[in-house]
Amino acid sequence: MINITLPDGSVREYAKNSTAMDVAMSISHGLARNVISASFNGETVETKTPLTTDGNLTLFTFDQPEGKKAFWHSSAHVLAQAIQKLYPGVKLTIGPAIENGFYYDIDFGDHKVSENDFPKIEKKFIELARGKREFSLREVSKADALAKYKEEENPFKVELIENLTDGEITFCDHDDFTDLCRGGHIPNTGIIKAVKVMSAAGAYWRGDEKNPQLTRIYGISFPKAKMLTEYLEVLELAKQRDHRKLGKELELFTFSQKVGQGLPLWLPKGAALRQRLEDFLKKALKKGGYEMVVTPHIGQKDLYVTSGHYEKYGEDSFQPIKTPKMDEEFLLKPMNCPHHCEIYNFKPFSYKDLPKRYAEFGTVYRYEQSGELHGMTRVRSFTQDDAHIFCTPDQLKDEFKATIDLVLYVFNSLGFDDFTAQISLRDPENPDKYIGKDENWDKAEAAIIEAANEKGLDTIVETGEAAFYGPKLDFMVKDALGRSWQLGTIQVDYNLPERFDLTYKGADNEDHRPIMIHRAPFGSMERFIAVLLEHTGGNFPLWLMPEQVMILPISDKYQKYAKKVSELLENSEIRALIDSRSEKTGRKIRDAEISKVPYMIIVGEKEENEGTVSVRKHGEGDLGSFAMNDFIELIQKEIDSTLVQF
RNA sequence: GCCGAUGUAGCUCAGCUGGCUAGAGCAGCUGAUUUGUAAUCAGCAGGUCGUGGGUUCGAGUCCCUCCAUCGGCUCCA
Repeated sequence: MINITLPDGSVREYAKNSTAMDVAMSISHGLARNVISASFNGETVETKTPLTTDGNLTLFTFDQPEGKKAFWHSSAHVLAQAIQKLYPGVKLTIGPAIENGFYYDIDFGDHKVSENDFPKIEKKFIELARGKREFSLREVSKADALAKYKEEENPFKVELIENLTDGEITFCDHDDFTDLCRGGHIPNTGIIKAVKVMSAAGAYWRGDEKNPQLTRIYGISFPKAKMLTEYLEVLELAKQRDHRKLGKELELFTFSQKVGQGLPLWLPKGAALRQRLEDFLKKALKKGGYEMVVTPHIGQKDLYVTSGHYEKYGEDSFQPIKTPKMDEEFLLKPMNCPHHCEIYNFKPFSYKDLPKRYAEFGTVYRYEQSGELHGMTRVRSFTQDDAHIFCTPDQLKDEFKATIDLVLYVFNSLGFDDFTAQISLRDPENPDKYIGKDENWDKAEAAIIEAANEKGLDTIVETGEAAFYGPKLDFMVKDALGRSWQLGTIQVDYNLPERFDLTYKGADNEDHRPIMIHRAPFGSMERFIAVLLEHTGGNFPLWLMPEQVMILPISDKYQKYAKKVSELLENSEIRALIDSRSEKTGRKIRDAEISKVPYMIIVGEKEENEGTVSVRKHGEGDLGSFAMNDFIELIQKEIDSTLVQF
């Protein structure tokens, strides 16, 4: 007999070689019907893997991430089987579960896969799933595994197997299909009731663009057809929050083919909104001891040779600007740090002067690959809310922690509570991607990890995501479709101070090297506003809204009163417009609702006589009649409650 | 940059397998209407169908080039 401990702490006794499914069955039939995956002592097991020792067992249904993973991973097997039947001779590579569904990377040979193939694949998939075939894992020797795929002339699987250890290789069989696989499947294919092939895209073998390009088929599947319908509806709804759509509708920004791709044009309302965000941050910067600086949009090529940026990115940047003077070259600035280093170099500092905190809303230009451009989240010209802090080693930790506070303040103020703090470290496998001494990197990485821990930040660590001059603490936020974007970033840099020969005089009267912190709480104005748009669906906090109040006179007779109301609001710095069209009130309300104006004020005979306003809130409806002062107070209270002081 | 898709009026879209002067709704303009909590009515105007080539008696429709956009890959100082 073995003792199985369940997540609630209860211990039950089972016969040796009982399975997770047996355990589920003993608890309830309902559970047994829904269990699709399990983990035993922290390891993923199949529901029919015999358990031979005491241990902790957790059962998963589709409602849990682990269950979904098994479900989608298993679906990838069926997808591959379907594709292999429809397109004989294709070469399979890998097919993992992802956050929403799964994909399979396949070499289709000469066949070009397009959307036209999807219905056929889905039909075959469902037909195969209905066979209710069991998934079963079996161990194979490395020699046998290699033999199978050599016979199939599949170099990809051969490469995968060659990197595996003999004795640890398993195949998964279901129906007539076999695939190299580590395990973690649902009991049988019949559980998969609905599937949708979402898209096909090129993907490089092993993620390296030097390798052949495969076709990646993305799919998603569910245990109930209704769940698929609901998922697709949610996707449709998410598209309504797309910042590119909202940016156009709310007249915030646009692009022009004539100006050039990836070069955003801020429209008046967008520019004003952006200005408000800048002012908001400037207040916090002032309190945080920052000083604003201004630097040019170009710099001599040599500036970037010094910083190391030219060597790293020169080839892939906007190319140098020539002047009438031969051999004189300028670059559009791709970042502000070198300029700020030279500002630091303006005069000698002592340790008593530090830290120096130079801030600038600096517009930079980066030649992003054309396929990379994406609305406002990835552009070729953008404005960083940049600052560089030059400090002594003693000050580093406190300065770093203060910048974390600043980023959190910005995020809290704008309602980004669902973010990931990511510590981005260098990739030990590729040391030539980075500049600077190992000891400096070690110090910088340790400083970030320590500061993040002391701040109690819940972090994830990503190796290989560091900047070439230093490690980063990045604040990642997801867009409407779940894609992750880096907004805030804080970086520790020992390298640029060295390259620019920055010094300060210590108490010992010797020259010392300051440490530099690069930081941007928004990241860039463009990306921040884009992600904020997707989060709020265009219903920004009241203080940010382009128009806060729309005044709707019932008829022309009340234009004068509307004007008076508008002036009163203006005196209290509330942004209001009058809809003076000769339209019915219902129409004006409809248009104001569509343009997302937070408050509507309706004025007619009653209001004029009483000196009041009738207030309607966007998305909520009629709030009733207000005295003017009470309405102004209502607005101001709402603004104060969302604009926390730093 | 790579793979796939898309590109018709300011916006959202229709235009079947190539066949008269390319359609609709919204927005715009003009006029009427003076209106009480999500669309008042009528009229008018608006497009070298992304660009440049080609096939054809004939191209929005078929083919090629380029440009841009979308979904991915790669990249992201």
